[in-house]
Amino acid sequence: MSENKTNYRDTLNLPKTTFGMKANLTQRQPQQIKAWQKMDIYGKIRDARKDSPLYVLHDGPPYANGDIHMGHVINKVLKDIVVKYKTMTGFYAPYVPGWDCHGLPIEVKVMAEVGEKIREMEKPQIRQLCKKYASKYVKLQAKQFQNLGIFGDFNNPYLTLKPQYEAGMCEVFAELVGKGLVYKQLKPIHWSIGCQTALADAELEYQDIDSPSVFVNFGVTAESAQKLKQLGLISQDSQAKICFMIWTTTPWTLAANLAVSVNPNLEYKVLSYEASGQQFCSVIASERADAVIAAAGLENYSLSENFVKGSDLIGLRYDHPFIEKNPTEKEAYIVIGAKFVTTEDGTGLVHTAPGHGVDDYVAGQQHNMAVYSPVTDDGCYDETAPDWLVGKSVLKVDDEIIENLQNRNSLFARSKISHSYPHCWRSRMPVIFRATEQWFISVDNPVPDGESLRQMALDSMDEVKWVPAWGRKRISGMLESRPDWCISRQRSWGMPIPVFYDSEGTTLLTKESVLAVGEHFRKKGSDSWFTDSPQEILGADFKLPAGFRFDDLEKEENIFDVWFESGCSWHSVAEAAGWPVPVDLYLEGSDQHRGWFQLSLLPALGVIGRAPFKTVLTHGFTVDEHGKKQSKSQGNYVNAQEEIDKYGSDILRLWVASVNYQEDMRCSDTLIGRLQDAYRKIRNTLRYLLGNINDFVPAEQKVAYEDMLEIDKWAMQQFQKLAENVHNAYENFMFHRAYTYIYNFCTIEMSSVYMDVLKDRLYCDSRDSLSRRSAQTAMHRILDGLIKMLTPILAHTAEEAYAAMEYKYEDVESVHLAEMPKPDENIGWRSEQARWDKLTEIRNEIMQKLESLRQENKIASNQEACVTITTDDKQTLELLNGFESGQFAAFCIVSEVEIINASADELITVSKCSNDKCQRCWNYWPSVGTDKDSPDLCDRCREVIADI
RNA sequence: GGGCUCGUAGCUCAGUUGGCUAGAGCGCACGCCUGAUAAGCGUGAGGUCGGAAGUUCAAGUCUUCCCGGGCCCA
Repeated sequence: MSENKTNYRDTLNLPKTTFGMKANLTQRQPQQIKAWQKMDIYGKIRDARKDSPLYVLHDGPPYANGDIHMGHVINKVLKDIVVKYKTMTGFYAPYVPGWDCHGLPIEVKVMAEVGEKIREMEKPQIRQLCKKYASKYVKLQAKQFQNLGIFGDFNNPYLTLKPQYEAGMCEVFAELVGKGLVYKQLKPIHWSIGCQTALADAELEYQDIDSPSVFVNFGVTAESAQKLKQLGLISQDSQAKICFMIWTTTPWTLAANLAVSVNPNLEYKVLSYEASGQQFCSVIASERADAVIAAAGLENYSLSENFVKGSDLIGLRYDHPFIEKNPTEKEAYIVIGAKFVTTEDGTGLVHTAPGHGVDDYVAGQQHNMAVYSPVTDDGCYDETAPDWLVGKSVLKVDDEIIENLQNRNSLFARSKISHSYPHCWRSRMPVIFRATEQWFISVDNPVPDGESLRQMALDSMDEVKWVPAWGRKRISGMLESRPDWCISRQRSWGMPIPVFYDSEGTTLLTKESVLAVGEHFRKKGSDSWFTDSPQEILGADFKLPAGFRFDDLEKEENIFDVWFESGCSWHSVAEAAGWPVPVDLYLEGSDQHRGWFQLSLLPALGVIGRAPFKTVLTHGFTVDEHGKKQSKSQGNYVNAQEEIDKYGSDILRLWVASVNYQEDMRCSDTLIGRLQDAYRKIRNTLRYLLGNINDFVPAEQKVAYEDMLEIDKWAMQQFQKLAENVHNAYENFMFHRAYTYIYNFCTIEMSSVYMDVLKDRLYCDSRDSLSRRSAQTAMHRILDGLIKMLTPILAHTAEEAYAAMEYKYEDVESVHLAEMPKPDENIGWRSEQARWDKLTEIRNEIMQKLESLRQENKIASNQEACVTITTDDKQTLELLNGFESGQFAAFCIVSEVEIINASADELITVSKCSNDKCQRCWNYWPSVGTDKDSPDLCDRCREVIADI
């Protein structure tokens, strides 16, 4: 034959679109973002939804420091998906991003940059530098977040350093003061020597270190020794040195020892042995005897048969191993009873230093002992310590103390122990427990006419929806055991605690005084604390309580824990914006059960008596491809900025949406890169749909559902099913299910079935035929829906595709202003599902048989094949005959399907068609060759060409 | 050491109150198409459901223990 194939090619309706196959995300997205900024997309959305019901996702403030990392990407993209989805379902969903601007990490960085000069600088100067530093990173991160396609009020974010924010904090604090929840006390807290400040729990990092493990003999006083003899533990004529043996891993705290704690219910015995030529009788818990003996490798020893209860030991006295005189004005060097003493380790007698441990502190308080802590801010012993220790750093003195004990023959045994120990998150130095005067918020004092914060918090758990549900258990456990909140820090960069003292040291702290300070801060910012006088700060009209004078007031030097600052955002941001609190959603990493969730909950309960959130959603953390923690030093760290630059943010967004964020998320360059395949499939699906509706004007040409071809109805039904599934997934924050549904729909229903099946009809039928318009109607509907379902996830690509769609259902400037498709009740897919399942089964069987024909080189493409289905099954016949003429063959993409009503062993047979091939549509139809004028065409194609 | 949590094919996910030979998509292998073309289609191979015991007629699903992760804490 001499036909030129391209002649016929030109007669086909081939797809055509401006939507490119290649995404070029890294080039296209910056332009898209610019366009959004130019049109003020966030403002447009806000205006469009002004009168809609409110849905508030309140942003937890990231710390204004450094580039964004994968944790930010996950958190911000998840938030953005929620906001974009809620917007598209008809809510006014504002998103005001915030930053945590105060605090130690910034101050430490600034100090490092400034160097030694910092010593000569005044606080306002240092604070100025810190502010500059924070502002720099707010700007940087804001840009990086927007590069992810995130919409929000980035021109007016909330910053914890803004005067309005600070004033809001004062309002919260004032209320807590008014309710009697704030107090100051000398208490042991975590103290960072490197940063010279108290640290909150959330500011600690645990690392494994080696510590000395020492067993020390405390010599019993003569009088108490006599009592031990009377108790029958030691023979009356014993000449041995009688001791209480304790165990510790912090020898430096021995200098602050004031007591030995025993458990009143435990049994204690006496271990007799010889060391350095001296006889010893050491009291230890019976259960610990084996371990103690092993610790020193004792061979010659004896353990008393008799025992006493711990309660028998209470009140006995001992001499401190290296301190002659009790440095406190209260009771010391005495055995006390304490329930916390266990037999898990040590000797069953616990060295107790009330100034250096929480348990110790509590025990000391119960026995009216001093809170003795002979350590200064820089971690060195003060004047009250023994001469040979004064001025020495407690972190370096363990060996010297051990040596001293050794020389006095008080050391029973020593070794090393490896354990995890808290470290300062900034200076990386081990933290010490040290008693200092600190401000606290009580979690156990009841508020007037109410319960304690702890009780209120536990009661509030049921009022909140936790996603996933176990979040409730997690935070409840933490609330049950948490101590009072230490809110003071001894640093410069933060919000001053608004307290005054007179020269007698009397504290001025009332609800009114705090509110007055707040009003001053609202006007002049908290920097004014360091420059203005108490009278200026409190205001000329402020009525001082009796006994105070303005000219006799000093300002508190401590600042707030930054967690208190961010913990006030529900008031400083949400209430200030007029949003009802509780807001709809808090969404953060699961570490925030201890952090922001809890530390927002407590102040809110204190002030408004309820939780600040209705729903709390948490996500997990990224781990490497083997499920291990990611760290820069391990080399398994994923640099978020590099990934964005390499793949484009829609790929990152797709990655976030594709994984189950409730668990650990495996993350690596390879894993993210793999999402490109999925992206391409989705993109090509959109492209194919776009290309095939380019000549379709829905207003004029759309076909009613009832009039559609069966296969198009199937597509419409499958789309309804998808819309329902995706709707449910989004509503339940199960984005990875939404992704899977959409992706599988693109892959299976669209690409491998529908779009393949449709080619003949779309390309070869006449342009304006019902069959073609029917397909286009379905495709247009599906395309519109797919784009919108994808919009919260593929924010850029969806916009691009929507722009490429010439005729739209609504007149909006951006797909982000459009509405999510609602499931159409008229298209019932459920009742049709079984029927199509059966048909798909038959289709699959045909595909398998065709594959064997292909293996035998009998056919190449499916269009070369004819199928015969022989059956006398009524139901099957009905199914197969339910199609329009030739449409079941089209469904299988073969040229002919013959249905024979007869019983047969083999239902389906396939063979190469004996008909000739139509050179236009490539089908092997009987009509090919029947017309003399165009022998190379089938009837359909001949008619179509005739009309062109 | 404690609290919470996770462990189903190479990857990402499904597996209703325990009930048919454990599913999907991707990836991979092989093949086809060349009128979605740096695309598209088909077929196929991949899992002792982290391991072990137990309850049960029946366990990926329930219980206990163990192993290995993660977050938070001591």
